[in-house]
Amino acid sequence: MIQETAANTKQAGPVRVRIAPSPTGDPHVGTAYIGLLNYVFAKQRGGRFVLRIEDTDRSRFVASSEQMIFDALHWTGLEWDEGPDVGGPHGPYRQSERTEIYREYCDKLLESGHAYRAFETAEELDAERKAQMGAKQPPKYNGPSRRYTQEQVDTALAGSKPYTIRLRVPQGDAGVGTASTTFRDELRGDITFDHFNVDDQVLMKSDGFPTYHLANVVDDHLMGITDVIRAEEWISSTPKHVLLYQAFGWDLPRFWHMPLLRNIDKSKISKRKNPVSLVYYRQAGFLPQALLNFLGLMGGGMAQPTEQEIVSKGLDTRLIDIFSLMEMVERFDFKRISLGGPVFDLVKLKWMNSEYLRALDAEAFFQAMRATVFSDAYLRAIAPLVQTRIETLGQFGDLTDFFFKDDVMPAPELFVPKKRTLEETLLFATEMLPVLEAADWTPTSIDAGLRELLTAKEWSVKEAFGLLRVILTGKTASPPLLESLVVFGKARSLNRVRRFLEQQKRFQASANRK
RNA sequence: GGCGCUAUGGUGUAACUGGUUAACACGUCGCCCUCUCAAGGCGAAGAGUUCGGGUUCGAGCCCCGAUAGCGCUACCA
Repeated sequence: MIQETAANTKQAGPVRVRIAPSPTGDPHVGTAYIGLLNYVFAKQRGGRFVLRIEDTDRSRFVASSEQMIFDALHWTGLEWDEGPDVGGPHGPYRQSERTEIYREYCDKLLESGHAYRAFETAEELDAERKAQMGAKQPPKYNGPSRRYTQEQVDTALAGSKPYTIRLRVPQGDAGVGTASTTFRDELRGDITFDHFNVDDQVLMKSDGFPTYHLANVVDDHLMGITDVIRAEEWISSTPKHVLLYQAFGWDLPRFWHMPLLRNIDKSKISKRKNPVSLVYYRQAGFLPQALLNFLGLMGGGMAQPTEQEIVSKGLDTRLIDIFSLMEMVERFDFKRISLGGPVFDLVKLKWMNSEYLRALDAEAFFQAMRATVFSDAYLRAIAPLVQTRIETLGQFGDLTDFFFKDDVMPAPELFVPKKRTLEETLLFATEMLPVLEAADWTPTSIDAGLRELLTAKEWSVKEAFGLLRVILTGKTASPPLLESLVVFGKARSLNRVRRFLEQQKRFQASANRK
């Protein structure tokens, strides 16, 4: 029986931890959550906190995303010691700049037989996967390439067939249950996966870029990461990572898998059901300290004072949940983290933010407003939209109120076009959402997407733009819609549309009940 | 479907190595304060700890088994 145990990790020197966001869109609140935990972990132990950009997926790459991640993370106050923008001794910290390194390590795996070239096409793999699922088998790679002789490989190579490189997961000779990998999760204890359920993961894609699994293991090792603190969704792929460490003959880091932030319905937090963009929280006027404080509450970790302490020290129970980043570094206990997925409760976050807002002195509060809702940049962007539309400066607010509101709640008589029903209109609004999501948030891009949709659905330009105008502004007349959307920001605009849809769904539900 | 993880009021968490009527915060409701609304003060409702067995004088904490939720199941991360 091949029992791959992964219990011994050699640890010397200060801890090193990292977060590794992907530049595939807006910076995510989950990144801030995991970032916070990593930061606190490092600070508690006098270690280093590293930021690494995992931009190995060319198809999902969004050019503007990386800078947004830097900005948003800097905004939170979670400063990193090493990263693409601040440098460090283990760079480069951008995976797209490390492709030769992965190539080199991948070759080693090829030589040692821990990996092999796979020449199957995406279509072939797809067909096989479907067949396996139909037969109620775990979908796994099982192509002929795994058993190719050197000769066959050479022939395929000579024919310059595109290929991927896959991890050769050792299968026990005696079948199911005879090969497995066990690793230790610091919060859960040992977790075992039978190799029957571990796929021959693609390590190197046919475009020459590594997958997360390879890049992450190679980088974590090369960057001296001692503790991998990441989200729970990675547990299932950890055996592959362990197998890689072992194939390279490297010591394992410790693994700490954190519970996943959840929507109200307990599913993994997602933009469809919750604002998840850090840009949104910033623009909507949440204070970073409040956000971090709230995130620090998720999953426990902060020891609550006992009843006796409350009484003896005369603590105000109302302030029990309020603590600073520094206090977290002092008191946060990773072993206390509770493993049930915490619901990201916007209501409590707002309460907490209000506590922080009230605690500001008058000047600081004023400055906070200036920095967000009334920043020069924001006003400067809005000004040209209204200059030709007002007679006195005093009318500014009449035209631009929606730029400064958290929510607008238009009535159906405003947003339903004359020749459409409420149902049709809501359906169209629903279909607008993915179109807006896909836009790169310039007037041209939004315009193109919208026009494509309205043409397909046989809506007039007037109807479609009118609808979106009312959803965004709450009014039938407004400054130019596309420019307004751009100025208001993608995160907030999308949130407004989503909230509109939710509101209407609720109205309909309650109307149906009557 | 398979594998894995998880399980305390609506939500986030407490409950020391098993020991009283399961605590705190958010939210909800009521009252007070008040020109309004917040804030603040006071109070209330809301869980018998997913369910079923077992061990024990005693189980939210230990054991077994179910169930449910979630995650993964990509040439995404």
